[in-house]
Amino acid sequence: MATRAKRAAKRRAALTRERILRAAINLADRDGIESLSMRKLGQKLGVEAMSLYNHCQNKVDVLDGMVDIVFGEIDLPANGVDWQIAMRKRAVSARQALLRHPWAIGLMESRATPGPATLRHHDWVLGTLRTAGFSIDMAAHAYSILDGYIYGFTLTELTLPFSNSEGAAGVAEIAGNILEGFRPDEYPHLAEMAVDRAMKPGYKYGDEFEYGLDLILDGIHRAQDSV
Amino acid sequence: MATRAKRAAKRRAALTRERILRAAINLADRDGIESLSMRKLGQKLGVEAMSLYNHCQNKVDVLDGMVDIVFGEIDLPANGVDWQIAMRKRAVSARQALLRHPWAIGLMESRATPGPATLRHHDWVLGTLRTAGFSIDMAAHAYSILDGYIYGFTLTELTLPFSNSEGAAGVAEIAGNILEGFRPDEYPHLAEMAVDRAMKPGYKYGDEFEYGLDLILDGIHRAQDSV
DNA sequence: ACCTGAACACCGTTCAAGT
DNA sequence: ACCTGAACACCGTTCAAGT
Repeated sequence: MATRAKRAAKRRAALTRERILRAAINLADRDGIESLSMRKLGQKLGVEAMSLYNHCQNKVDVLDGMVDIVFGEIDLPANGVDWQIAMRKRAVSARQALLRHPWAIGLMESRATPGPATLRHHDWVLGTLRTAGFSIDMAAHAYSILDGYIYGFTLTELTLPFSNSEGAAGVAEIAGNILEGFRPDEYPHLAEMAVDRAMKPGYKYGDEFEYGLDLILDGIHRAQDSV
Repeated sequence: MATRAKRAAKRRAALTRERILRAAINLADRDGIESLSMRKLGQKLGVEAMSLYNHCQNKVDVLDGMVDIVFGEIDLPANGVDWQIAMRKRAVSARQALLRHPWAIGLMESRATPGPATLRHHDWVLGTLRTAGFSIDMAAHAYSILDGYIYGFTLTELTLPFSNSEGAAGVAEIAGNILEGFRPDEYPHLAEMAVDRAMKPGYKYGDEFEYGLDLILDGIHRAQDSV
């Protein structure tokens, strides 16, 4: 069995932190973060779980690395663009990255040490605002509102029971949820909203994102001008 | 030992779903959600872990119940108040509840079935806006922006490495984080922000919350007027 | 009706032993 | 230098047995 192990080792690429993190992201995307274990991760890479500890400190380190990769997937428009357009593009790309990796937001809450892609991202946002003439205080305000909105909206979107369903199947599912979940007279406004919007074919909660984003960008623009 | 068990059973109050959820919240507040286990929860209540399954379906059910209790802790001002004041009060109270229970936001992402307090909360928000004359579409917009901001801001606040520190100790800690974490010339705008704001004594990131909240409420007010 | 002990199929992580 | 097997101290949950 020594020969069998050797052959297996030859067949597979060398284990690296990078490969481990990629595999972990794939597993989490497919099966959910709660079912990601060091043992399954090793198995996916054709290796015993214990081998992972030669390349990552522990599971927390793996989770930190995964979050940093998600940050790295967010597009940061080239310098020189109007700040409002740049912030808008970044916000849209951030939401998409967070939807691709639904486990990421939940993980952020407990990450203590931001990785290099995370730091680069934040530095880019602040730099774009400062270059556009924002004061330090105003840049902090804008940064805090925008990031709050992006994370919070996407979190809400991911939490909705029907976020990913579309078309007829989605409508049926929504109707089912509503009728099962609560009596309409107990929550009349929720029922009204569900019937008039959520159950309309073609409705997607995600479409709300850009309305709020533009309202916020407009508010920041207004506050910035009045300084 | 039959007598010993009986005596212990007499000494403690009857096990109920309510008592289990309260104990779970206390444990999660104190030790973090990741260390909450059915075994420790049982121990805290003077009972074997298996007894919990007589009152809760499983651990997911316990987590659902915990989140619903947090929603129940958010103050909903009495009817008849100006919508802007009502939304402001609710937002402030929601942030406070989420800060009291730092594990709640991370949990929301994966909750499939909202509890009664959660439904009542959402119904109240929509009702307040509709009563104030918001169209269904505009109520949906407002609701989505506000909740996005509240969750997202608080999530960011909880993620910050120095969120809870204050005064001299806080400043020292921040300075340490900055000097260790990254070279200032690598992330110049982050460094600038840290030195000019975060390291100033008395700085609290949470103070940003109301600035953004008012900017958003103002934007909603403006959009509502222009309809 | 409620509680429990034993058991099952899992975890993350350490460490000495292998190559 | 990297990988592994065995071991330790944990998990959530089922189930038959107790009261």
